[in-house]
Order: sequence, then C-alpha cells, then structure tokens
Amino acid sequence: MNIGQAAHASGVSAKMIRYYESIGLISPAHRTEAGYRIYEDQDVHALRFINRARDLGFSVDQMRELLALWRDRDRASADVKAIALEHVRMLEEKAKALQQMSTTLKHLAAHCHGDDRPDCPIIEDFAKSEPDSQRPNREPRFGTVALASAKTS
Amino acid sequence: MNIGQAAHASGVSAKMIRYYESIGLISPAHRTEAGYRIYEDQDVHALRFINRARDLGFSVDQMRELLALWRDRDRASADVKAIALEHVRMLEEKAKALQQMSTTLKHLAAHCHGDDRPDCPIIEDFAKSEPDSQRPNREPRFGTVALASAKTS
DNA sequence: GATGGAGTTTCCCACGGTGGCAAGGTCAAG
DNA sequence: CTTGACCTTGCCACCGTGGGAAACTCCATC
Repeated sequence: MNIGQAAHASGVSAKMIRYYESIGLISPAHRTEAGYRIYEDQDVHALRFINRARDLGFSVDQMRELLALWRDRDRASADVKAIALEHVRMLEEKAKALQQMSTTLKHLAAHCHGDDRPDCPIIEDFAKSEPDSQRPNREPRFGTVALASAKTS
Repeated sequence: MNIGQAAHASGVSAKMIRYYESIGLISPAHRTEAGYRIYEDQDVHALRFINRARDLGFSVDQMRELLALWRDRDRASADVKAIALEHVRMLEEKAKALQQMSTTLKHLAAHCHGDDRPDCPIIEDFAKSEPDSQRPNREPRFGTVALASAKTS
C-alpha cells in the first residue's frame, strides 16, 4: 500500500504520516526499490489509532505514550487510565478558561447598546484595564490547544 | 519610559511589545539618539488595552480591529459588539469541542478498571476506530486556540 | 575615568501541528 | 512513449511566545 492509500484508509494525511515518521511517532516505513513508502494493514491500524487519539485532543507526546502502552500487551490498564484522566483534566481546564472568557465578554456585550452611538462598555473596559502586576495570582496560563485542524477529508 | 518599564506598567512583555510593533499592531515607538524605544503613558495605555483583549482570547487580527475602533471615537458601538459577539461564538464553539472530547474520554475511562490488568477499553477504542472517511459529516475543525502563554508576571 | 551590571538592540531558533509549493522521480494505463 | 497521477525531499508559512547570542548604552560606584 502506498502512502496515499494508507492516508485514505487511516484518515491521516500523507503529509502528517511523513511528519509522524520524521518525529519518530511511528517507525520508518519499509520502502520499495524506488523509495516509495509501503504500508501494511498493521501500519494503517496504528495510524487509525493515532487519528482517533488526535481527534480526542491528545498531543503528539501523549500519543507516543499511548502507542507504547498499546503495543505493550502486559501494561496495566491503570497506566492508560492515568494518561486519559490527566488529559481530561487538561481539557476541562482549557474549556473552563474559554468559557470564563466568553462569560466575561458576554457580560460586557450585554451592557453595550450595539447601535450607532459610540459609547461602548466593551471598549471602555479594555481601555481602563490594569496591568497584570496589579491583578496578582492569576491563573496559570496554557499553551495552545490543538483542536485539530482543517481536515475536510 | 524604556521598553522594560512600559512592559512592567502594561503587563505586556518587552519581547511582545517589539513583536506587536513589528507586525504593525502598534505604531513604531519613538527612539532616543542611541536607538532605545521610548514610551509615553498613552502608549502604555494602548498596551494595557492589548493585554486585556489578549486575556479575553482575541487574536492579533481581532485586536487590530478593536484598536482601530478604540481610536475612532465616532464608531458605532454596534461594530464593537459585533466583534465581541463573534468572538464569544468562537470561544463557545471551542469550549464545546473541548468538552465533547472530555466527555468522550471520561466515558471511556469510566469503563476502564484502572488496575494492573491489561484490558482497557480506552486503548481498545482507539485501536478499533475507523478512518474519517467512514465517519462522514464530522464537525468542522478549528485551528489552535490561543489560551495565552506562560506569563507568570 | 574606568569598570561592571543592568538594560536594550537586532537577529535567529524553537515549539505544535498542519498546509502549500516546487523540482524531480516513478508508475500504470492508454 | 506519453501523459497524468502519484511519490519523494526540502523549504516556507502560520500564530504567539520564549530563549539566547552578540553588540551596544546607560548609570552608578569606585
């Protein structure tokens, strides 16, 4: 199976398959004499695994762990569960942060007439806000959340 | 005021101030003869505005629009409100997506013993999952969500 | 005046994931 | 043999942020 077929069968783009190989998430594919990567059903299976994990928002590093656990038939299910629950914690933390932003913004918007007049509490709030140093002990921040990118498939 | 002082006063790091200048989000600062950037209270005010908007998860492009509206005293409050509400929509969409992932994962985890035995429905679900093409009409995907990065201030 | 440390300048690199493009090689069908 | 679809590698881009290096400037202390 060529990379394109493997991509189609797994739902992971050819580009990403090469990327995952390059970062060692999957082992280097065997090659034809001409240098084409060839994939077996087994490889496609792993790619589907990756695709599913990515859909659930796991990072590449977490997928690395999960793949290792997947391959280790004797691992304790507790190990998998721990990763999953830690990820759940992260997901909820991020969702909460987003909702907090949304709530604040909705509150501001609710007090904005939204007509042709210029006075607007949203802009005014932004303009009068104080620097971080005066709002101490703020929640720790996060990096970016991979919500998966356009994959119209 | 030097860039470090402006950074401290606004809550935006010196690094980011230079970045915002480089992408034209803020106008180039005046310089001393030696080339040091100098900032007035007015500039710090704009930086605080940016800081607040960023805290609420606005992208650089959205901040660009908001800043333009802020500077335009005659703009209609409806214009600001529209941007804010569009952003609320995005925030909620993303929060929802994260929660959906979380829910799915919690559901899987709930059926996992989490002991030393190897059988684990989480891993099994990943392994048996089907490619995208067989799960059509899936929700549109998003880019990354800027939840702001480490800024321990 | 000299020295040292703190601040500043620019420039490049990294991250995560993903897409895009270009130049070239390969394969299979017509 | 030609054509078009596919594959290869490599590099660039995104976004927003941090890190670091090398060179410079400023100020205070000796």
